[in-house]
Amino acid sequence: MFAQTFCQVSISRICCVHKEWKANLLKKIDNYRPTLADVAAEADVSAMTVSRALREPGRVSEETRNRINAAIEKLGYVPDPAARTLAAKRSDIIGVIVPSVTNSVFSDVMNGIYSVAENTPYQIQFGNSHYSPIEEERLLRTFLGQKPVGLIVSGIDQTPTSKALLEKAPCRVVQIMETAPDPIDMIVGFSHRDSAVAATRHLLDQGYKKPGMLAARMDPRAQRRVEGFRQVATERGRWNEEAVVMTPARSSVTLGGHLMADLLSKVPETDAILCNNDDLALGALFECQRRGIKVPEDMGICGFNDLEMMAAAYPSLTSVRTFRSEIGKQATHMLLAALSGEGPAEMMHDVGFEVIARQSTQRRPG
Amino acid sequence: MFAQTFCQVSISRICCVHKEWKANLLKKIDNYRPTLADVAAEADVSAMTVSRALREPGRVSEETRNRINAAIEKLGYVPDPAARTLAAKRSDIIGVIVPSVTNSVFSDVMNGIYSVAENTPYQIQFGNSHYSPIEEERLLRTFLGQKPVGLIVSGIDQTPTSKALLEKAPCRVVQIMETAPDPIDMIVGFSHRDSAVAATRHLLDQGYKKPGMLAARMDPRAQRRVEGFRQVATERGRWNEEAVVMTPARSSVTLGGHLMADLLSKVPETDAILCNNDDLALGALFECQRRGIKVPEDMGICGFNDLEMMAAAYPSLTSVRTFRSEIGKQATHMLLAALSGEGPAEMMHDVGFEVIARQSTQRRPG
DNA sequence: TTGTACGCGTTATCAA
DNA sequence: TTGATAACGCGTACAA
Repeated sequence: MFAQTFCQVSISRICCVHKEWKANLLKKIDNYRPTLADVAAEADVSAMTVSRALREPGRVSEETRNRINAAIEKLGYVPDPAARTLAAKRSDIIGVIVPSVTNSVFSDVMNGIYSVAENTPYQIQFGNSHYSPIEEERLLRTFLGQKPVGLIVSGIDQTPTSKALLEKAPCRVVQIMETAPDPIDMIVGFSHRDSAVAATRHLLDQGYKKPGMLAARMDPRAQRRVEGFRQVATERGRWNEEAVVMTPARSSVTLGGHLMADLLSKVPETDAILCNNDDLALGALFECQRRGIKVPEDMGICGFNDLEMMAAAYPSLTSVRTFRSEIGKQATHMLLAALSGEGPAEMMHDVGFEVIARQSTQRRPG
Repeated sequence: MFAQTFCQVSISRICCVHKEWKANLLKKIDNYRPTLADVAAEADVSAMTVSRALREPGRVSEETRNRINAAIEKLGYVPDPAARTLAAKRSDIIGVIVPSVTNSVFSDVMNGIYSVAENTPYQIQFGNSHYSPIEEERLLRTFLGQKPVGLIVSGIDQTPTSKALLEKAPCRVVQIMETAPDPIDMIVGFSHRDSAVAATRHLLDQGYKKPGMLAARMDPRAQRRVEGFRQVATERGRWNEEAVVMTPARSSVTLGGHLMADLLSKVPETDAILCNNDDLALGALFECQRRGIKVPEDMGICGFNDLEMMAAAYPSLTSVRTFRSEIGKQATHMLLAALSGEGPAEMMHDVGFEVIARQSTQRRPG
């Protein structure tokens, strides 16, 4: 059933490569890097003027600036970030802490951050907290040691120590992914509770009577979404604790199928589910197909995040669209604005969300 | 059809936050960081000894070492990486260049890299080349400016300039994702051509007669996979140029549906497809369901990478499993081994692949 | 507009 | 085993 293939790497090849590498090492020794002083000598000015030409071109006469640029070009000068950081007492690093790098939600956020930071003199440095506040605290200390110009951290549930570190950090801080009345400095995100509220209302408005919820990776945001579901279900008299299936396990399509099966065994009359994310929703859909349960007639399915695949599925899947890339972009823009001195236009930004209704919750023929 | 909700942020709230922030700024001023000298004074030794105690504990007597550690603890000393880098003339940064941070293939690789680098003194710095060799070259220069201890770059198709930079770089280099007879230094990956060969053979062995291929984001690796498909199809007399639908566009589930539709309009008799990745395969499956084409009876589908969802789909989807996380881990291990001086056991490592046969290519019952 | 003196916090070298 | 001294390459403060 399985076919496996490996390429053979011959021993002789390895030896050969090794010999070549030694030769390379010798070449690497003449790796002299020109310094500011070298450029200065070449351009016949002082090192200070070169430094200025680089950072405040306006304060250097055009003629000398041209000479300097020519010298830089000729020597192939590249500034030494370490020396700069040491002298200036602050680096051009923007530290970013996310709970996961594989979760596509955060990939999108990271992408957004990169896209606006890319054309600035700032460097992005990522840290992966693995959803652990303790890890986050450790990362924070590491980052702080690098004298960053700014910090972007995920969520609002930092440990007290982390909060304290962030509050007295000598740099600007942006919290992302959520909204909160009391941000440490700046914040951009949306209300997870409200978005679940809107999604649950959508399900009930479509005529489903026995809604359930599937949730995994119960981080603070997932919990707030469950809260939103509970609120609406309770308000409308549709609350059934049994119909909420949660697990701290990592979310996945496979898990979505398992949770769906779980739910059906506990509450067979369930006719709609709100999933904590799109992977679970897709898994639930497959499980329904496997069991011959018709979607959306017998089971309404709503996901969360609106990943690209949701629109392409058959039936297409309803989801709550979140603006992940936008969060990353906005956070970085706010930070840059704050750094530029003009101060950001706002300290808090809500990027909102949208319930995107598709076939999977279209109970009433439309 | 759509519901949209925004949270209101009151103006008064903003002002309030702004005032608080000013107060914080004042606090931030007393942000004194103890230095080596401070620790030295506290422990009543010289700065040099403290520095040694940190990096080569064995060369400091146990008694002084204890005094020093106590002082470090008491003062909350954190080494300054910039100063260290400047003095040592090399940083503890490992630069990593990937073509995309949202593509889950590279997320997995990044995760693997992190997982082994996390407990070392080295810092991972990512760069996103956006599949552009020019961007890659630019990133390379930036990284090189940081005097990294090691570089991990994706693929083997660097520009000549990039290759030259890497060859004379004063640090170790690991190329990842592919195999090649002439790596710059070290390399870990697998043969994309061979993996496509194995997958295509699987399709034909299952009894499919008119195989086609769907491919997007035609990067060098995608092209090599198409090559593998062509080779086997030709060998077995099943080659039809029309049946290969390619596009340089970014891959997605939606695109998979479109490409499938394209293929069916060009070559309606197609009875199996090899997809360049799993997103395309999933989209193709949905497209078949939409059209009432039975999988695997009327259409065999094989994806590439074996993302988690493939096993959970209905019908479950055949795919070529690739060891992405493993590539990241191995690359980092090789680098660490090389840095530790003992030299890596091997300069090239092939992580292989596996064709995971599932329902979607099970033409013959059994 | 340009330059001088000095310090940033650490490590390498050599000596004790 | 420990310490003194001199870099490392650049930016700040001030002066010219």
